[in-house]
Amino acid sequence: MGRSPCCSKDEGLNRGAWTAMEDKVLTEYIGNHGEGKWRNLPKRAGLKRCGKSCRLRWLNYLRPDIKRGNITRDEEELIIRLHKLLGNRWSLIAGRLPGRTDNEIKNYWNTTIGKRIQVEGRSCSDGNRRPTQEKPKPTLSPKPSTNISCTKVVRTKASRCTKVVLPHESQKFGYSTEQVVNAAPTLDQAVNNPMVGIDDPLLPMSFLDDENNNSCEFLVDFKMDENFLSDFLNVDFSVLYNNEGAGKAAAAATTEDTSNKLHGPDLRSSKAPIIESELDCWLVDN
DNA sequence: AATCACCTCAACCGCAACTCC
DNA sequence: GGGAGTTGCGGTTGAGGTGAT
Repeated sequence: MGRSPCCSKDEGLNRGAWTAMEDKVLTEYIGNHGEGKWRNLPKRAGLKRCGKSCRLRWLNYLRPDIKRGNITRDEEELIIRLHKLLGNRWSLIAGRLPGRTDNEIKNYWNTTIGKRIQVEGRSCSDGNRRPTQEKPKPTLSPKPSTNISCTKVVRTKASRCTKVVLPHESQKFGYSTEQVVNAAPTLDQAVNNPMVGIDDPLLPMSFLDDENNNSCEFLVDFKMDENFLSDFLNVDFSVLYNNEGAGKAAAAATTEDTSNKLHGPDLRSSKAPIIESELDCWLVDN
């Protein structure tokens, strides 16, 4: 079993940094023939590289729509938001940042944001201790209100509703799975009307986030499309990852404030919204 | 000026997902 | 349906750059 490696190491292939000539050859070849067929591309283009290497070079460096220069503050904020939502799904994150590559974002995260999180995490856990000294990056400005380290990730591989888990409460009330499923609002409803289901004993949108045990026992796999992601990204997540913030948000939220999508009326209660949950434990990864 | 330590980021590697037959 | 081949993704590495001493 097992397939042959993409490119064996003993074929006299070039490795390491690309030369300007190689870049030119690759760019011209793709210009004439288009992307794809990476495995055969090096032979056809006359490059002593493996297909993988060509693909990577093209995608991360040679592509004409690559955006050069520092990550802007806006981009950084978007990265942080998306990372909260998606975790280390760099390609998905990159997909929301035109001109940026997954590799670039991953590097940026690992070298810049990740470190800052570590520093902030340390300073959070030990309030009196000063964070270790770190050279601030010019383009960066930490947002102290955002607790980046508390990542709750939604796995977007779930593309359709495939699985429902009954909350214990529903079972206690004697509801069947079918009843709960039928009572559950669509995600669209959830996004546009946080009040849906709030007063229903079935608690279809109540992802129980018990302060003590973090239980979230109801779950629906859902479609994560562009519209949903857009809505998601317009939400200020910081309050959802910060109990204090959540409390304040809850206090501020009124029933008529439906414009605050997903900010339920009481984020600390058992009626926490969909995203404040450990969805990833449940979403089917198939 | 020389050396060291640290940082950045392009490139590599291994694996999983996907596609084709 | 299953196996083989291909593509894409995420983690890791290391060369080169830069600042500190």
